[in-house]
Amino acid sequence: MKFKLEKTTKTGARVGQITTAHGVIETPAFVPVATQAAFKGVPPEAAKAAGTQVIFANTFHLHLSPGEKVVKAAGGVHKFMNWSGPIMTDSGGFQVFSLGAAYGQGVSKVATSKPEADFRRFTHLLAGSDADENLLPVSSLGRAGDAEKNISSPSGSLVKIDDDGVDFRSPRDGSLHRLTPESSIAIQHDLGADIILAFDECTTPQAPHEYQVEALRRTDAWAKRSLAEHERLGGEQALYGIVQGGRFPDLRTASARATAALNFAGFAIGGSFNKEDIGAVVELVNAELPPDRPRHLLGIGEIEDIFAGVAAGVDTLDCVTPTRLGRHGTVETKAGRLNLISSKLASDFAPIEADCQCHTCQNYSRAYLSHLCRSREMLSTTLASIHNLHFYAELMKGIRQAIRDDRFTDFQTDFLESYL
RNA sequence: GCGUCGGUGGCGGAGUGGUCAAUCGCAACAGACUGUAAAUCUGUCGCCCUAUGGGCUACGUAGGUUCGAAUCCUACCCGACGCA
Repeated sequence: MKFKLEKTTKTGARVGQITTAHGVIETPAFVPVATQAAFKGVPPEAAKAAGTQVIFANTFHLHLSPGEKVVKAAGGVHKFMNWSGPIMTDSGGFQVFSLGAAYGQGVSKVATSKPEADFRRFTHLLAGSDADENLLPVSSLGRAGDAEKNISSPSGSLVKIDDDGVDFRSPRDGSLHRLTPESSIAIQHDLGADIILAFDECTTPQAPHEYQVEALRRTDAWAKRSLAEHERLGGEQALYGIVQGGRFPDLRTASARATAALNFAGFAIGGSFNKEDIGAVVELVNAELPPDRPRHLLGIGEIEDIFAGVAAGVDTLDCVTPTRLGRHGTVETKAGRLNLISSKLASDFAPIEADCQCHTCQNYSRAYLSHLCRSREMLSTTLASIHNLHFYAELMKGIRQAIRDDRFTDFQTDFLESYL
């Protein structure tokens, strides 16, 4: 992997190119998520036609099914899923949060209001807490929203963290699995993505300072072990280190410095944020990271947050938003989100956006899409997601051009004024 | 014509004397969704109000029994089925 930084604006936004064995990524780039080597509801060819440059798959999920050996035998994740462009894989670290966060009663990764520190909910995550009884059978799992169920559970966690790694229960069948920095890297080598991530611990927005310190100590140790295993295995893949630190500026800076000191090909910024200060946190972190290596912002993808990240010097961002929103009946437009399910659109025969060049807008009306959503036709998922993927790709294209033209801030202001 | 069963909120369909403005599902409406346990989840869903409470109108229609009825009785209207 090579990174060419073409330009950095005075305020910090950057434009450039990441060159991988599977093609060039024009940055800033949005990276749609295809967790199980599949966009939910969208063929890879359609995602590509919608302007997607690079995609994001998940180690934990592919390890569980079909298993990295199958993917390797298929010729790697690119061939397996028929995506010839660049691919990133997550390390599985996020599952520490997202599965463990069953206790979190639907807590979002991005806190939009001041979270009540309810540390009791996740004290069982601490190393040294009781072993197996912390891992519930899958039958007792709650979903985000099943708050009562989770609260009434003895512990409510699907994960157990210790200094060596993490025990998970598979959400598929309840079986027990373990990931360590070494196994995560080994799996990612078998999967064969162009850019892979160090194994980290992603904490929740509620995690207090003292717990973040503990988690950072592990993430730092795991970063070194991930790097060592990656170097031992060799190959062309690029390994990114991950900066954590939650919502605490001092810890963000400390994590950024510690990670920057290691020989990573690039960096990813993860963990939980307060929505209002995503930009500030990223700026703080990027001030510590070497400018000649790419920076990825993990899991951030609402429009205004993308702007905040890019403004603060991020080169790539991944998020499930375009596909999840599309799947749930919401499409992005320059005038804000549009809920397709509304029967108000029943006789609206215009496309989602008149000037949109995406496959959906070129061929289908709001009325038809609304009908598909209300009829729960699978096609609604596909068509809405395609539009959203295209919307994101176009947004990033506009951002890149604006940076080149020295009008990024104006572009951001104008875009958000119309969108929000 | 006789008989049987049945008529409940936009629809389907519970409930068969009080805790019923009425379970539940669908539809409708609103909201959520940020390294995907998510083709998902949450809320509202008779009308009105000085609204974690109060009032009004409601279970085919009209009467009746009862302290009290969607629930029991009578008549009528309508529907399905059976027998003629």
